[in-house]
Amino acid sequence: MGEREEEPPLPSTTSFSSSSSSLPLKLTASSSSSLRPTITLPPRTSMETLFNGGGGGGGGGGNSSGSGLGLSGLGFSPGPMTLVSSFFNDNDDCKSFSQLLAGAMTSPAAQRQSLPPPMAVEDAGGGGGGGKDDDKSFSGGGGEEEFRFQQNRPTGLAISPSSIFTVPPGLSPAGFLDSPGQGPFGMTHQQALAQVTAQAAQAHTHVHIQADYSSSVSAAPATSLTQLPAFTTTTTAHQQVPPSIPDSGVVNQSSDFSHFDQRSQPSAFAVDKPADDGYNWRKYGQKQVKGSEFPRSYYKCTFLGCPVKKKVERSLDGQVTEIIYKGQHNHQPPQKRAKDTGNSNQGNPDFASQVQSGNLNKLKEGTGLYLMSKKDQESSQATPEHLSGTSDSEEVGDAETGVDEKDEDEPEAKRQSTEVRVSEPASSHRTVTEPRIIVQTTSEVDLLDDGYRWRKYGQKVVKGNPYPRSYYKCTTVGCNVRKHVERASSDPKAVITTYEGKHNHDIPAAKTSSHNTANSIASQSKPDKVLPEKHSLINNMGLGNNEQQPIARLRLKEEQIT
DNA sequence: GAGTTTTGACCAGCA
DNA sequence: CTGCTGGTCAAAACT
Repeated sequence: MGEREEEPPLPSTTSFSSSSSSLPLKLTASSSSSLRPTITLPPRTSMETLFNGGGGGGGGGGNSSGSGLGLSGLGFSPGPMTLVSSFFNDNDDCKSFSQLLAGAMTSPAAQRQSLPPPMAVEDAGGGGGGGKDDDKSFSGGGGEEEFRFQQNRPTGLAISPSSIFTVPPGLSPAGFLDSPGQGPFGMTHQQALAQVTAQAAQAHTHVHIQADYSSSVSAAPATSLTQLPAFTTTTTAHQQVPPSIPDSGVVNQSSDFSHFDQRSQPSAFAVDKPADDGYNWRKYGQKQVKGSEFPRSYYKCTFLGCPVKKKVERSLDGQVTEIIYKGQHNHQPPQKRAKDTGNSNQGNPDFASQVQSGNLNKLKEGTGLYLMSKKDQESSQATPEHLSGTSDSEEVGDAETGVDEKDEDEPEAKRQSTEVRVSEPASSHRTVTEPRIIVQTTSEVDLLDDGYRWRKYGQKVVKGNPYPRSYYKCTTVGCNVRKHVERASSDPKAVITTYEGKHNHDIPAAKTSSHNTANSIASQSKPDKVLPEKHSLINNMGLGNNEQQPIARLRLKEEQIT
């Protein structure tokens, strides 16, 4: 399967302790092109990635670096089958990942129990798995990397609800939701991210995703809780999201990490394959770059005549620290054939294919990413506003959740080059900038009852979506958690909620268990397959709301709007 | 057998 | 011109 490959891998390990801000991945997309719509992707937590993770890595045909998204893409990183199998019930021993997935889809609860914990998203696509993986592991087969990645993952990965999800004009959330074949809500965070990434690449935009990790992050022991950085991506506008985004909802994953071997395997995660971004990549070189402690791998799009290249830097433990896309795809992402059964639910052929392919890889990066484009900063084009379609240049800078200092420092020439960069500095400290609020609006209770009290502080109309995007802040004094709620253009009931930051307090008494609430809400919405799982996962992990929560979590769900 | 990965070597740009 | 660095090539090995 190699088709969908890379996505920006999530940091394999992160510490929970770190606040969302600490680990945010910044994804900035800037393109030389005049249009620089910024797409902010919701940060993905490793958890998410796990959930959404690659589809099956199986993919990649063989070795194609990016292509195989096996299960890992789905978030189940199917590492070595053996291990994976262990996670599953013995009874399920022979089940393919797809089967498992199908089962999960059918019965989320069951899935939770049987499915392995969400894996980190390594390149799902990466094909890493390549054919072998498929054989050995799930049908989708993530590569071993993924598997390893999982092992590295702290059991306690909490998925915190903090993430920023900004969709560029071309990639409006609505688009994701509306993607053909999928229900409006079929797309998961990872999926969205993956698409964004791919799109960015296509648009030959320059996307820079960087994850700010506390120093501890990279070294986070398996046992430590993992904090997922918020993930945001900015990409140039005109890119359109491929209609088929894998429905991560399907990916529901069991939250029970206990199944995983907590033993830390630092190096396990290492994978050269780029995250699955929907394209097939061939590695043509690797080099130790000065100034970087990690080797840089060079990939070319295998599509005949496609000039797109990407550079991927991975830490010793396999975590992707940076992904830089260069060039624009002159073709559509390879369609993966839906493999395995199970995914029928997706209804979206692409979805299945992507899932399997591991399209979600980027998402698997898991780490929350704050997406911002430096270029954007420099040029308002890339700003979120563009995404929203607004013309305010002001928002541009602020909109960026994080600023990549490096990028800023980069020579103009480089910055203008069309490339997408996704980086997750394992050890670098970056300051995450809060997104700027554009429109002040009346306060109101959050539409989504997640147990916390929210005050609406902003609203914005995103291009391509008749419904405004709303911004909420936790009303608790001293709590900086924010969340963005966006309705799908196609269906007002569909809502994408992204969280940023972590609550430093308990859920208000009035509203007990946010998770429960959320779950209930989720349950109400059929489309939202993922959310419930995530919550459950969190619960299982024992992460309290107060616990440090992963920075970014994307929720695609159908909201009951009264 | 085809495609991908690995890896040392080569080349070009820059200071 | 030299040295450094990043990017690419290409043969061998691997899947």
